[in-house]
Amino acid sequence: MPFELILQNISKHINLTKEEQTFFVSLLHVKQVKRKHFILKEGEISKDSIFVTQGCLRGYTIDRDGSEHVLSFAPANWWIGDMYSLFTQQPGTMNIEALVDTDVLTLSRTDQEKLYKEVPTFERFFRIIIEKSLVSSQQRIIDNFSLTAEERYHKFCKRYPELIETVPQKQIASFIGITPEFLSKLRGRTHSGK
Amino acid sequence: MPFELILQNISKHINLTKEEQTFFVSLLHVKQVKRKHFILKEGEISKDSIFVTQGCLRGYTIDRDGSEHVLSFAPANWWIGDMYSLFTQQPGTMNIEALVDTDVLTLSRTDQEKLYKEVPTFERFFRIIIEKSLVSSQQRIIDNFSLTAEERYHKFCKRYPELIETVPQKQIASFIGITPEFLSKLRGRTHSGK
DNA sequence: CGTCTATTTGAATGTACTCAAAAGCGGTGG
DNA sequence: CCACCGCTTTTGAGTACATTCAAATAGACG
Repeated sequence: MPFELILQNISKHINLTKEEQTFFVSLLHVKQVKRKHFILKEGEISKDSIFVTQGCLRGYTIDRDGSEHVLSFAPANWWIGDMYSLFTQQPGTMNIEALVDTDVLTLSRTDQEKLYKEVPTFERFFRIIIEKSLVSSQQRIIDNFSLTAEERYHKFCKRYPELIETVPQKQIASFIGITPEFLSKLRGRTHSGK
Repeated sequence: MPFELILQNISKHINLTKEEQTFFVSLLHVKQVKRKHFILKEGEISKDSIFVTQGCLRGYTIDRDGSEHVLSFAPANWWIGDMYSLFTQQPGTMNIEALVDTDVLTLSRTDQEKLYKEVPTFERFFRIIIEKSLVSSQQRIIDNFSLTAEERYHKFCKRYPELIETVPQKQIASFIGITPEFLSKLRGRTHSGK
């Protein structure tokens, strides 16, 4: 079942009856995204909340100099989306791209509204998901202010060990807010002692 | 009426009947916080969501070097809280202090849960509030990566003009992630041309 | 197997920090 | 109401962390 993972993800926070589960699942769409293909590009209006069942996505923006800044990675069992665009229904700035061949479930904004009406407890579920997202987003701001590049890298390694294998160094550098060259130098230093 | 502002704040996102309004208001507590006094200190477990009706609060954390990092300002008509502690009911890292004599309304976690049960549409309200918070938090991460200190300062001035008068420069520096000395130098440069 | 992209390495540079000291400002008490 | 004290802001010199640019090497995908 491709829906086992997402139902499990949800059941951590709210309880659903069989009927509610069925209804929810009926709103989902299965999609496959090939490596290096995009599920959302900047300038588009985001229509879907995205849940990854297999593989890994990255969400990033491009600044005026053309540099990419990774806002989030989404391995299996994670949600991802352009919150701004999804919420305002204005063109967004996020690009969401597959790092490897990836399977996702999508829930359209309109279906999500339907879901809120039919099963109000989903309002709670997404509130909780977003609360967690906000907490880690705020922690990231604090970390960027108070930790050195090296410390941020170590923290990243500890927190997302599964990503170290999958994600190119370049993108980890971008996520923690440094250049790939500098990350390479950091690693050179640290690993020599090990 | 001290509750006019908060009801107006809420009515931007959800519609309440008179009865629901009355019930909601009955859960609120009025508090006054004198300048330089704290409404929350690090290590405490946060019990309340806080809404500012008058004055201004700042939320900040202290890192291992003893430096303060301002996570948010809350002028009138804003919500503030230690999201992590409020959500997990673990001791938090945030300090919330009044920059000037400030009036707030507090809503305890347990009353908030009550509210969700009695008036489920509040689940929606707080979801929306938190969504917006998340969007601006993510934008701040991107800005810290892609803008120079000077650009961040100008953006701050544009976005929060009302705070420029109230908030000491030192704290604005902290909010945008630079030292007060450096902000002073920036201002020296820019203003000379004006 | 070849090409394209990611990573490594090095030298020069820059943005922002640290430390120190002086000047300005505001609140509090006499 | 003024004077003083403490905190904020300014200014300067020296420093550091991280960047930029360039080139060489390694690695991965088609």
